[in-house]
Amino acid sequence: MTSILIIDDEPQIRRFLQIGLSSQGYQIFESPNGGQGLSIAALEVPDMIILDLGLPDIDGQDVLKQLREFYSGPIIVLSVRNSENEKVTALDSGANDYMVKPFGIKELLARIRSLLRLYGDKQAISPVFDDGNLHIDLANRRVHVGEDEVKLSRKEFDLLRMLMTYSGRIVTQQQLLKEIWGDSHAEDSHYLRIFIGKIRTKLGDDPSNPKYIETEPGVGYRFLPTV
Amino acid sequence: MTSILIIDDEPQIRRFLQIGLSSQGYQIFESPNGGQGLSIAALEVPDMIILDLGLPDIDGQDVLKQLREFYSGPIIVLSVRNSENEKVTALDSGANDYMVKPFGIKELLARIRSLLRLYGDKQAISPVFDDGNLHIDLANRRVHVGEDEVKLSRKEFDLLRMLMTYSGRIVTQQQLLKEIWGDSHAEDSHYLRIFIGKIRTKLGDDPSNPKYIETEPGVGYRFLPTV
DNA sequence: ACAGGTTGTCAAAAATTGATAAATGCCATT
DNA sequence: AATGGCATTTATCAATTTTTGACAACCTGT
Repeated sequence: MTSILIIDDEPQIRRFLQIGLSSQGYQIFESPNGGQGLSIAALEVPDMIILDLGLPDIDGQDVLKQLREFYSGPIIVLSVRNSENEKVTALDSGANDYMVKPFGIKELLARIRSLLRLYGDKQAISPVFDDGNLHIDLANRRVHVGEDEVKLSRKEFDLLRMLMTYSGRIVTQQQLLKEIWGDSHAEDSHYLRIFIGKIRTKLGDDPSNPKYIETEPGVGYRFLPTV
Repeated sequence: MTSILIIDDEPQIRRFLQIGLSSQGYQIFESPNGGQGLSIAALEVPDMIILDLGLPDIDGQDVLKQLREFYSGPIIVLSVRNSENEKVTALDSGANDYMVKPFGIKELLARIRSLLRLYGDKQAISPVFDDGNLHIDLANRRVHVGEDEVKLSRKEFDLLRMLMTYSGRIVTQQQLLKEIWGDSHAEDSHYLRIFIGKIRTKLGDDPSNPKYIETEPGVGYRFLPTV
């Protein structure tokens, strides 16, 4: 889920943004001042920050500069002042957009989408597993063993992906079955054995001495993280 | 040198921008209308485009959409109308910023710097594919195999373009169908096979041993980047 | 050692998906 | 109204995947 941090001292603005943004499915963090905002940004690493320049504790432009020392995501700056100098300073300090209050929520949402789109494919680093032998690229649906590409069918790949995303942890048979075959097949653990078997064969894995997929009898399976 | 294309019908605005921007060392291209603007964008591939929505020949929003079919750099939209709907439409059609006239040159320069910084090294994905045999020019809708021009129909070309813009990554059947045939045909994967087939024939590609378009069974298709 | 349950493997049947050809219908241009 | 190009529909065959069923191996507690 995409998360957005709002740093603004006015409770009514925070509330306005909270409602407008969370209704679009964004997860919201809030801070009424600069200090707390900086620590939330550092701790939670939101996907985007909306920063009001008029803050009670630290000057907004300073907050912006400090954010940019460690935060590389998009930042939208809000201000009541329609001052060209302030805009220039903010944009040159690393803000990606500057909006003058009051503004319409639709415009804000459109600018958020625009920035997320831009940053989105920039961080197109897809989750990849690689231990020197096995290479799995989840986003591109590619699996290699050594130099050779391994072709996995849709269900095989879905299964492997689910195990990989819970890497190191057990995924129960029911979870796997419900996710991949649907609720109606939640009991058909037979399917699992067959498909896990196919994947193991293709990856060159041995159930009794597993390198990648370990059976947890009576419970489920676990993808072993690289040691 | 960084180049910027200005598409605006008002001579005084063009002059205002010409002076303000070239004084900062940008190289300026100008067009007083949409049609010429599109061809300059295709020919010169500027580092940024500034587009006025009120154009005499083509509707500005249409120019924007057509630009986005082949141009991936930053686009700033100008308008005399401070309409929220227009802003939302423009931003969702791929504009990176929207400024209401009149505006200050300093603010514009700051926004230009901000966008160029953001796009930075990400330099526009080349709108041309060429591997020595196949040559695809997205901007001019031209495809050549060897010396011969290959004529693709509208849907064929749209399909190829979409695969090319996600080059190397998989594009799902649903994505392709929704984008090209519309939401109502999101299930008709049948269409896809036929059109992919046509394209493959025209490009001289073989599905079982693909040079250009690879099938990912059950999922979608992938345009193979030049190795 | 044995029963009962679970797990892994194999192979064939059934279902889905993909590629391609050909017929039909639509629409803009002339 | 005729034409030609394109999109859509229909049909068919091939390939792959998924499901099904049968069976051996294994663990666990008695």
